[in-house]
Amino acid sequence: MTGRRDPEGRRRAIVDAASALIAEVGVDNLTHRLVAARAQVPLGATTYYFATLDDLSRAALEHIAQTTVACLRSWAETIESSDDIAASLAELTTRYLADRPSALPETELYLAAIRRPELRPLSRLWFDGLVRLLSEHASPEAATAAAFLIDGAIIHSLSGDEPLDTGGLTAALRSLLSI
Amino acid sequence: MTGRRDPEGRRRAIVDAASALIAEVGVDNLTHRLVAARAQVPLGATTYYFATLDDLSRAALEHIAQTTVACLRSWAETIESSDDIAASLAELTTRYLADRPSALPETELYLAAIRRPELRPLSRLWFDGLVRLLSEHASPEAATAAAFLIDGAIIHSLSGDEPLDTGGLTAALRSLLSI
Amino acid sequence: MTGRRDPEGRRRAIVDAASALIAEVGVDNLTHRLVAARAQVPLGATTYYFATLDDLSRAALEHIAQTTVACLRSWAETIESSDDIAASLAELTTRYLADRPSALPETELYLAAIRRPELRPLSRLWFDGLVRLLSEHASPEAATAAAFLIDGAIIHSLSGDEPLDTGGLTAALRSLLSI
Amino acid sequence: MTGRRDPEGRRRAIVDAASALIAEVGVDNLTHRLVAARAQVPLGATTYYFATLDDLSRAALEHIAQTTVACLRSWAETIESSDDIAASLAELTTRYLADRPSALPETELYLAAIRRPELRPLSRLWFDGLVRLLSEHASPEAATAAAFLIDGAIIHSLSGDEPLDTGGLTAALRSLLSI
DNA sequence: GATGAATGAGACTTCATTCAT
DNA sequence: GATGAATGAAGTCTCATTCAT
Repeated sequence: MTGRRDPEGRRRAIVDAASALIAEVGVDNLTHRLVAARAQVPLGATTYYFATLDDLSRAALEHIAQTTVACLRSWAETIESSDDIAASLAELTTRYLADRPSALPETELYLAAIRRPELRPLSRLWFDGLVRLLSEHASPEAATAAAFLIDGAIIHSLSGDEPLDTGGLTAALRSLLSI
Repeated sequence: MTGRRDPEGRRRAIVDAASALIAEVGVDNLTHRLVAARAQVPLGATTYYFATLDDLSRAALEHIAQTTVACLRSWAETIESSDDIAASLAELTTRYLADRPSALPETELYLAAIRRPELRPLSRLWFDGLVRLLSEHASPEAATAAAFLIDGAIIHSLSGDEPLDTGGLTAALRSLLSI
Repeated sequence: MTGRRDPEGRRRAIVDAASALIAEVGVDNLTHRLVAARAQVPLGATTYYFATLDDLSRAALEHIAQTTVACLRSWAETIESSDDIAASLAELTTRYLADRPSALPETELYLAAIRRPELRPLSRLWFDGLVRLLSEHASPEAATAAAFLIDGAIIHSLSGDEPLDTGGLTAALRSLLSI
Repeated sequence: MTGRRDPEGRRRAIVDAASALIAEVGVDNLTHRLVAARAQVPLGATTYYFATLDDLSRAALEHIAQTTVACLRSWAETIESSDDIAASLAELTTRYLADRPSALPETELYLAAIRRPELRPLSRLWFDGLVRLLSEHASPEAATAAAFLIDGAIIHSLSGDEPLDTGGLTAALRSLLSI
């Protein structure tokens, strides 16, 4: 796809492919071959741009974290212009979960961080950002608790089949944020 | 020379080893070799008792789920005899997290269920049990929300370095349970 | 099937199962497990009655050879009472091929004998018997040639999809037998 | 250290080794290890060039089939310039059998085709070619019958110990070809 | 006598990584 | 700079065979 002479483009194509694959097969099942095939680059390219599979997966997880940060910015905007924060958050969470393929990578990052401490700063971007965002409208304890609640709901929804109960989530958030 | 004739014991040893390893290396990095070494049985024994690595990991995850159910029972007892449910729950959660090696497997089960739907019934045992337990002292919506909160806190605590803020958690739970 | 206390019956069940399996999977793909499952006997029984897989396959091939000899006797009767030997032979050959599962084992024996010289006496039973049978109605050379022809036709028919041309075979046999 | 950079040569070496081994141990007993050792390439090379053992054996059988076709061409030439076709054929058959290692693979192909239908087109190359060749000097029925005779003789000679009776074969072919 | 348990060898295959080109 | 070739380690699994019971 990206012609032979476009190092930056190739790098990006590889990282994109790896990110998508992490959602599909899990970070532990990523392989050079899988990435090369998905990115439509020769096998050698994956090791040329990333010395190690570990490097490659880290780059992909960084990419995922950046997406997450972008997502947070969009949440911030929505909340800023909302007069019912709890309802807005519940709605944003529900919408976030509607697109499984885009919600999964972030969860993979969480899990990867459990066993790879070097990834923690990355995995904290989402949580800390969320807490900071909420802190502008509630006490620190309330913000942290609300973030726990949202993340718990997200992970459950991903590993279960039932959709989220937006109403219930709204009520819970409203209760928490007023601590 | 021939390992003790004790099929049931061997099976159990293998499952125990696999469960512990799942916590350490993750369910996707479980290998026959790893299990055999940990359980101190010959490599062939792992495939003799479990036709497939998949079978083995499933058995280990079932074992983990059972442990979880036992844990729930103990939580139920504590709560029954408590006059401050929120504080008790926060305390139980904190204590649960104090022993990482025992807390991790359950999280692995959650994550595994995200990509292996056949594991969902197993992974729901904890969450559904927790909700049922809480439902005896709060509305269904409140119980679900509290369970989300607790699970979010657990996963965060496992993937981060900071200890849980038991006081904050207590306040949040108290707020939620009264919805 | 054969109760616990019937050694002869078990032996026979094992040999029967092995013979059938040889036709299905080939002599080189026979395994104890396959035989045990087919014969519905415990795994240990297969090694109890036959010290070695080699022994087992030999016993099965002997069984096949005996079946072959029985078949020859039936051919002899038919030919004895026939006034058109060539036509009878062609007809017998065609009928023989109609039941693939029963025709295949003999071919397996042939092939096995190519690389296991100790099986040759067994594999010759058919050919030599056929030649002897034909020798009563033709010169030795003619009998041998006719046997070659019949065997060539059989193997071809088994490895191809087309049915045998009985008329053509009759004509060829008539021509050969009159040498 | 790294084996010569000669992909085409390596591929050929692997296929050659596999073909020879098929004659020696049978197509069902072909293993990567055996091939690698014979071809003097590392084990990994066999799977690098052929994704699957099945692919490898198929390639080897194709190679064998090509050899067969080449052999047929040489037979055609000999027969073209002969004034006694039956004698020439018998002579060619006898000479063909003189070199067991070169005659065996073709027989393996026949047998393999019995249980692997996808190989039939390959296994028919010899028989159909032989029939076509003979058809130029005899009726179709005669050609087919003669091909049966020759194949029957070949297989017998390979699985037995006695040499072929060239004289008898000549007489039989002469008789058949004049149908 | 009979059998389930047990195991080590070895089969196929995947793959990260290295390197000649 | 870029890549196909190459390989050895390791993974999953099968199985003949042995043996305690």
